[in-house]
Amino acid sequence: MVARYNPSEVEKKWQQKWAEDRLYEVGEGSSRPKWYALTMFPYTSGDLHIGHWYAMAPSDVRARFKRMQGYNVLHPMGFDAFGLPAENAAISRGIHPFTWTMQNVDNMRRQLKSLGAIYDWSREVITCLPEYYKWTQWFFLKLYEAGLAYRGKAPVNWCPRCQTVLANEQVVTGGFCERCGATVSRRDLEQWFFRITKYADELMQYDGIDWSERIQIMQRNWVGKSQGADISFALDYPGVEEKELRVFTTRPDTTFGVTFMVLAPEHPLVAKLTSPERKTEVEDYIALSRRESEVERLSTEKEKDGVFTGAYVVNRLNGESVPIWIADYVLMGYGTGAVMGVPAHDERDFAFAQKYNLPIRVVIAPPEWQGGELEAAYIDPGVMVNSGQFNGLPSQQGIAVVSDFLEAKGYGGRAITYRLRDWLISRQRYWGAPIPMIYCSDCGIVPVPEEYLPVLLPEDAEFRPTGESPLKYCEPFVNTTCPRCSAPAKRETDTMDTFMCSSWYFLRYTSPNCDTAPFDADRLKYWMPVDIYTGGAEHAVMHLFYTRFFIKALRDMGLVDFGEPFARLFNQGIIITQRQKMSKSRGNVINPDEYVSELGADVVRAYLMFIAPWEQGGEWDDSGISGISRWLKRVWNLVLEPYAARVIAENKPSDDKALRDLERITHQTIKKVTDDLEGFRFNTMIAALMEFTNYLIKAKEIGTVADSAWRESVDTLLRLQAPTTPHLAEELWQRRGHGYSIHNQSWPQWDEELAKDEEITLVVQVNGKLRDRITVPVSIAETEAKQLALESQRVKAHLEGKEIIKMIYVPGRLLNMVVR
RNA sequence: GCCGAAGUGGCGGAAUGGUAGACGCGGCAGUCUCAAAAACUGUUGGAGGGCGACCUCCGUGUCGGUUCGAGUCCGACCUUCGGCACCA
Repeated sequence: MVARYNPSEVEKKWQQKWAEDRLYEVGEGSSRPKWYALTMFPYTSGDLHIGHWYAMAPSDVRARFKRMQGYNVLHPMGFDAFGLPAENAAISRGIHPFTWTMQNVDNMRRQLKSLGAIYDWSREVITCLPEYYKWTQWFFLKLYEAGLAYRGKAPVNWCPRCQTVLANEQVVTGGFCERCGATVSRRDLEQWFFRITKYADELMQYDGIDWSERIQIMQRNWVGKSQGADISFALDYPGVEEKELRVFTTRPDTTFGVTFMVLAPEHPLVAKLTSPERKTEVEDYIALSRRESEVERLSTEKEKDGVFTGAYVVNRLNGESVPIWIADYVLMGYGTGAVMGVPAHDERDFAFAQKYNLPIRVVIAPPEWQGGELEAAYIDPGVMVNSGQFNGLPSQQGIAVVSDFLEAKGYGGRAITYRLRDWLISRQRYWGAPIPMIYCSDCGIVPVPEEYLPVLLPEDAEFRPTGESPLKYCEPFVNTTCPRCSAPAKRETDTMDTFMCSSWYFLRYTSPNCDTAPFDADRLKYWMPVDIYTGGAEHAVMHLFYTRFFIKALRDMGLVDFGEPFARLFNQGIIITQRQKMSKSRGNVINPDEYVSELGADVVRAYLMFIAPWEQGGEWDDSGISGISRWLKRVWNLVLEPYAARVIAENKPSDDKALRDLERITHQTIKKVTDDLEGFRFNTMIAALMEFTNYLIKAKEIGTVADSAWRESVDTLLRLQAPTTPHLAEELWQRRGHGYSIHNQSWPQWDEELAKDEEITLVVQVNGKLRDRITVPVSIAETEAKQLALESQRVKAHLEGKEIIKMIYVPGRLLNMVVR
């Protein structure tokens, strides 16, 4: 009997040895081709849960596989360390965000080390450290210089009782402040933006990168490009400078159907146009919509309401005067913040017109239309009617014709509008990278000169229980001198959105200690772009979208020579518990630590991969984990209990046959495991390894293959298993007397000839129903196969009294007889 | 409402248009044990039939279609999950 498999002993031993030997540290001087395998770095929330492991274990397995295949693999790890929860911890527990975050980093690093991954810890990146955020700030300055960063007004969630800005997640359902319960309103604040909209079209292109269609669609929807026209309506009010009101529409063909105009409540013309007798009503409405939370206002369930301003515009196409209303279903941030109301051909306008008794004029005739009133808006194509010179034109053609007409007359013309808005990066928070800008009463906005970076976060900022941004009241931080004129000046107190930090962290991994630049250009050139990026699909738009923009901006500044950071993207599914996402607030978090100490990291790694296809994810249920544990114990015993080939008795199957079978299964397994790893099919890869193990156990019992062949197959099993269960494989490799380390071994190759089946099961069907299976040589000829099938008793029973009208023969597969 | 993905045993899941249920969990029976656990062996989709080796029928969300043959392809629908959601 061999000693029992003790995972924690084995794992501790090898993790120590690998670390001492710096086995997984990588450099750029290798003759092997490079492979950059990146996993989304975790946010420093406290501990890693099983969901993190679900993201990390399979990607480590695949990185290890690439390493054994001969690549120089960079598979780094770090921490996304700025963000609101650290600040909340500071407020609620009186612990400094830095302390809280770094404690979490220590704990999470310990957990990550217990996973046994090939992370090169010498390249660790932590975004909240000055040596990192110095360069985040530096990038901000570069974007500012390039004209891609600007200041503008944007609404924030404002709690009137706490007198502070709230993040979206601090506003609870119904629009109340999470902390004090007061109704949250919106307030405009000057904030910093990145001009991501400049890249809107390019961000919809995915040429040369391998990203799932699903993510591409999500990102394209996010950009929300729509084609249509801008139309100018004539305004003529004494004392009002503007002589036109411009709207964007995708349906210029319906312009003759305009019976009213709607402005967003925030539209700058509202105040100017509102007639004195309507003033109170209009102001009340604006106040009301300001108070409403974003969620309420944008709810499609809400009935459309609005108020008349008392003003009118003229539709230049037909000279009609139509009333101007305001309504909160019109959004200031999209198009021009004004909409032409065509109730006959737009569902929202229809509802609005019905409510306020506004005329509904049909200008696109539905099929079979007799000139009667509509029951609902008709939004499909039709023939233009009531449209002057355009009558009789099909509406789809009308879109182009009317656009051209508008253009010719100077009333507007073709236009494209995007749903995408510029990226608002200002956060009224402490725990983020300070925006390196200074406000001088004489010079205006002045960037902090590069040599003064980083703008350090003051350590002694006071965290008031109100939750107000501590930087604003930190005098030593705020008060500075103007870099240009040396007069007293004030610092920007907003910090940057953490998506800014995560937009470039993978560049830093290539040269984490570079202190003269965000990265070393040569080392960056060696590693980038990332060959495979894996992570949760929840980042489909935000992170993955921002970072693409960021890299394109760097490319245009000449800082990098590629426009896409990630050559290939693969999203794994999520692990849920109790039918819900794992989260601390729900209290359904599964910590891997107990499973690791009880069963071993190798077991947890393999189990996570085994439960479902990786891209699917699923419910965490540990009832099946014993299957993996048993498998690894079987491998342990299989490898360590000595093998002895038996002398073959006369009547036993020949030694030769057993050997060929073993060879075939071995090579088939190599092929299957390799293909599955390439295709991220970890669950079937493990099934194949289990089948191989079970086969070897049987072969050992029978004992008819020569020692050398058996040993070779066992060694193959260990190498195939090395990425999945790195500790166990290393231990067994050593115990079999091989050199250290199995992880420096090359990946097994299969021989197509040896993997070929010699015999197959030929399926015989009658009218598509399975009637018999016959074992035949692969090379069997068609006539011979038919002969055998017709001889089968089972088949004969179903041919009784029938006439064979057709035979379908699929070599190596089946024979189907069609009878009547 | 729109976009996307998925529906297969008691459970997780497997299956280039060609043997449905690989692999594993659980169950059942057995070996070992004073006993239990662990481990190992066998068995395990449902219904019916045969003393038996076995045989027959049904079966991949529902209803149709294409095909010699459909879990897989096409159409309609139902359900679940994910994303977006008054974007003019």
